Amino acid sequence: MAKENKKQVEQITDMEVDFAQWYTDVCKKAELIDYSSIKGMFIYRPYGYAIWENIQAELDRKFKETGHENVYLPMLIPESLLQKEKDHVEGFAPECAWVTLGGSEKLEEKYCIRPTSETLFCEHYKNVIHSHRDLPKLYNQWCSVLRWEKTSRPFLRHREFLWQEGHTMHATPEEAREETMRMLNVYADFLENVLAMPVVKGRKTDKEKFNGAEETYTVECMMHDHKALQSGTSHYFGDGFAKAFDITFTGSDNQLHHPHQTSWGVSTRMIGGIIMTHGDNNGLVLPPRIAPVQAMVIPVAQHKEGVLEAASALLERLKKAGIRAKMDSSDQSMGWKAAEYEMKGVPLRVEIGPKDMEKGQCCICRRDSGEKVFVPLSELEEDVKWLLDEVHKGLYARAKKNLEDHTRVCMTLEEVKTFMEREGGFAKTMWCGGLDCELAMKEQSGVTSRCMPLEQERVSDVCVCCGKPAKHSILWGVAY
RNA sequence: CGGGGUGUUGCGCAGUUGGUAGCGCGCCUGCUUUGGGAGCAGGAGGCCCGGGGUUCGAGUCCCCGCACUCCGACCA
Repeated sequence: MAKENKKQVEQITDMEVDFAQWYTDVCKKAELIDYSSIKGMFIYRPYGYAIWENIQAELDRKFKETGHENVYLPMLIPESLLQKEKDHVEGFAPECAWVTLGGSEKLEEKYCIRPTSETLFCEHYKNVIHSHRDLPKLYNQWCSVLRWEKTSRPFLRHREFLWQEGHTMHATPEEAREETMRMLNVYADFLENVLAMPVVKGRKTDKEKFNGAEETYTVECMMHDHKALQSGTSHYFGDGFAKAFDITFTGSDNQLHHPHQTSWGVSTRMIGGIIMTHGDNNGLVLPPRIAPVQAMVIPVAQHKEGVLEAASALLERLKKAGIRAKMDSSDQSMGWKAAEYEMKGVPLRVEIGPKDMEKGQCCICRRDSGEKVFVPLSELEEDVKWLLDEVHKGLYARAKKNLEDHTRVCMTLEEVKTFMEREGGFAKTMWCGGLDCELAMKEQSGVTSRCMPLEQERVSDVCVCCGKPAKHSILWGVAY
């Protein structure tokens, strides 16, 4: 048997050699994605799309548990509608794509292909919200959106990408704020407990917040290369959009009020996060809870009598136990199959051959550690379930260690600079709250503010940049 | 949008002073194999990114585009 840490997959560039190339190699070799003829628009291949489907299924269930309903709104936004909220249109105008023709006729008014749907939801909410009895409205939409990005990378930045956008309306600011935090926590819980990605929850600075929002909250994750990936956002809008769109309701006090609004979203970008959080030099490593195939059964020496039947029996037992299992009985060699499913990140490989059959056992290999264990056939289902949980825990622990090892308290700008140059990661400092200091940090050490963590930790009394009294603890980093 | 790199068969590449294309992998057929990317034999597959030029003749030289990719800038 091969040594555990040996590199098995030669087609993938080592991440230490070239991280960006490694990432692209994994996307292509694991058959997640293909390039299309349109720059920045990608084809989600079956294996990549299946990951998204599993993410959708889990999240959709959580959204419904928290009282949300799915809707679907048009993909085109009239220019006049988009322009109703000033900050919002300023933020999105540079990356809008427009429809100007209907058939062969020029349209009276051009239509923007939705970059996000706040304006459409507002137009609709104006029609359906009249009384405090109509509130709250808790809507979610699964769809794709379009942003004309200048550069693109698989999963991380597409011109068209898949996402969900929640849009809710509430009678009071308190209720809306509560919703904003509820959904941030849904995302954090999902990332940690399903995707095995540890997060830092926090609030964005004014500079980094969503155009038109009063407050933007984020879950930030750290990738293998110590860069940050914003993996989900939740916005509190106050009544800004409601005023701009003239949405009112009559309260129980018989007075007219503007409702208070939230929106929140995650996208296929999370798949990029999975790749860069868990992947290794042999390819993709999938967290078991969203892996399209959790266990791949491989018959060894399958030409020998009874092997195929024994493997099929294992497959059936695993499926019956609710495990997403498949079998590869193609005539590829054992080595080829092992390498293939490592590259594709399948959490467990279940092998059975003549020797195992004699002993009444099978061999299970973990993708995360390469560790092989022999388990008695009688304990198959419970051991596989246990191992899937162990893989999840192992991945989480490893990612958590990466996050902690590369988060550094810094007292001076010099320290931040040195830290970013030497290893990179999250620099934890105090901050006065001023835009000038935020810009200076970017200018001098290349970092942007990632978030002001919800768990504030007073590491000093003065701002890391200007030395004036500090208002917040804050994380800085280089972001995707 | 700036700077670099790359466009030749499904993928990865070679192609000299210009002479009408080759290798490896993969694919197909057959036989032999099978506990970590198997071996032998045979076979199929190309508008050399596009458009102009120079030339008797362009994958190759010259101009102009386009795409991908990396690094910046930009990016709720």
